[in-house]
Formats: sequence, structure tokens, C-alpha cells
Amino acid sequence: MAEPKTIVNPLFLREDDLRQAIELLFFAYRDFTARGDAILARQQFGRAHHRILYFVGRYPGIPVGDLLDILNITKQSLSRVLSQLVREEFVSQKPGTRDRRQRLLYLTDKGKALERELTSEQRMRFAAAYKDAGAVAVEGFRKVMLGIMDAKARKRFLSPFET
Amino acid sequence: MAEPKTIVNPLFLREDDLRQAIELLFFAYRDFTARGDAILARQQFGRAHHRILYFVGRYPGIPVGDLLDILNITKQSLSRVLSQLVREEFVSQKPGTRDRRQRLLYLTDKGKALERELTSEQRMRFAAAYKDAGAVAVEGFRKVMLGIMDAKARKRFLSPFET
DNA sequence: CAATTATGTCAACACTGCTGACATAACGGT
DNA sequence: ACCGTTATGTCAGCAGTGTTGACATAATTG
Repeated sequence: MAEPKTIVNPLFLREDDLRQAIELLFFAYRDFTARGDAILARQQFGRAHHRILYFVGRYPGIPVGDLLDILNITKQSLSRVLSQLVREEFVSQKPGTRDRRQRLLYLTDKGKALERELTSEQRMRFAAAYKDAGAVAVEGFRKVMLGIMDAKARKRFLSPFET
Repeated sequence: MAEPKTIVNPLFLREDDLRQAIELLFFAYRDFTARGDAILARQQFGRAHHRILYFVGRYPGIPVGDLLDILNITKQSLSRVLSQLVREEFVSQKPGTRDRRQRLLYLTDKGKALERELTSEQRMRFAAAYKDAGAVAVEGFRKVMLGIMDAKARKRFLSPFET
């Protein structure tokens, strides 16, 4: 029943699909981040704090420079937020052994607790969505998202990872 | 070959899938919005301007209140950005006919041009990603994104739409 | 030893969201 | 006709986050 339309005007449908895609991503991201933002607001933190907690938790001992690459922000932007997290003992620093200029980042227990609180809601959201959508859909989601991100990020994503 | 692991510790794998899902969404959104942000910076605009241009273009004649519902922000936040767009003639306003309190919003030609410039890159991104991923993957992406967004947004998305 | 690298800091600016308070005009019902 | 509600707008202040530019320190490297 989409047949005739497709034949008559394939371009219109295509445009409509793309518009819908943009909106799917927009609304999903909007709602995906909303709850976390509310939790963060309690301690005068923002989404940037969550991102740092997340990736430091993901790669314990990550050097500052690698974190900058992941977040794609300037060191000044990172520094403001990271120093807060260090000062308030959510994140700890340790000089690198190989290269003592580096400051390797770790979550403290306090940081782990907050990270867990923030991320668990997001995990539950995906768990529910994945369950409803099914394995085939999940694989499709994965493919499309990889296609949307820049080649550099896609590469890092697909490689065994290095940090 | 994933079999033994799945049997031994299904929960670990599941956690890993969820973590990956979060990162897929994060990196895809980050890169999806980056180019547009750069274009907007030219005229001292930000992502908020794009969102307004996008949804006014999508629903010509949309009243301010409906736009607020879509964006999920306060009228004060919207007002600052919207007034700029009106003042600089990217958006025009017209009193509603049914309800003359309403200000119905439309893109001017200038607004249409900017919106097109901003959104076309995003459409191309999805066009490429959709093409690479294939129709089945696209349907999967759609399902997962609908599952991630709040019920309210999902409902609006699936209904024939009303504005 | 000199150049480079990893990291940090101070300062200023811009965008975007929030809350609170107040204002105007139109709608709707009694 | 009047009054409460609704749609919209505006002023003001605060907080978070990103940017650029400039400068500083310590460690690595050739």
C-alpha cells in the first residue's frame, strides 16, 4: 500500500523518512538525558559532570588528554568541571608511571556511587527498549548509529579499544 | 563462541550491551549536531535557534505553546531565542484566527534558507547511514528510538499528528 | 640543552536553561 | 458586562557549558 506512492514520488517519501529520523534522534536524546539532568541539578552539577564520571568509570586510569579526545571539548572546558569533581572527591588523580606528566583519572567510591545512580536509569531505559524491540532491531539500531557518527568515532568504537 | 560466556555470565554481557548502547547514542548525537553548531556560530546563533527553525518549518503556523511542548523548555528560554529570530526576520508571526491570543509562527524565506542549510547536512548523514545499514536496520533503529523516548513523545510520534 | 608535550589556570564572552515576578490581551462562562 | 483563565511576552538574575587567548609548570625527547 506504500507501493503507488513510492512509484509516483519516491523522493517525497525519502525526505519524510529523513525528517522522521532526525526527530527520532532528537526526542530520544532529549528524554534520555532529562532524568539525569534532574539528579545532577541536586548538587549543582550538569551534564558535563556526568560525561566525565561516565568515561572515567568506563576507562579507569584514563589520562586527561584521552578524555579530551572522547568529549571533543577544550581543556579549559574540561578543567573547570573536572577540578570540581576532584575537589569534591568524586574523581581522584594519580601521576602516570610511564609518563609522569600525565594525570590518570579514577572514580572514588563517592564518584562510583553517583555514576551508578546517573547511569542506571539510562541503562534501564535501554534495557526496556531493547527488550521491546528485539535482537534484530538492536542490531539495526547499532548499524544506524555507527553510520551517523564520524569515521573517527566509528573506528574507535569498532576496534578492540586501546586506552 | 559467545555461547559459553552467555551461559556462565549472561548479566555481564547484558551490562556491556547497555553500556555500548549509551555510547552509541552519545557519539552519534555529538557528531550529528557538530556541523550545525559550527554553521550557527557564524551568526551568533546556537542549537536552540536551529531547533526552533526546524520545528517551525515542520509545522508552519504552529502556535508558541505547541512549540514549547515540543521543545520542553520554559517560555522564557524560548522567548529569548525566538524574539531574536523574529527580530532578524528568520521567523514571522501572525495572530491566530480561531484564537487571536495565539501567535502563529512561520519561516520567512530567509528562515527557510537557513533551516535548509542546517538540516540538509543532517539529512545527508541519515541518508548515508540508512543506505549503508539497510531497510531492516532502519526499522530496528526506529523501534529502539521510540522505546527510548518518553511515552508522551512516542504517542505524538505515532499518532497521525494534530497541530 | 632546546623543543615539544601534558596539563593547568585566569579571564572574558556567548549560548541556553531555570526561577520569580509582573503585564497585556483575548477567551469563556456566568 | 464581569471575572477567572489562558496565551504570550518581558525584565532580571543565576548557573552550567562551551569558546578563545594568554601564560605557566613539569616532564619527555631528540
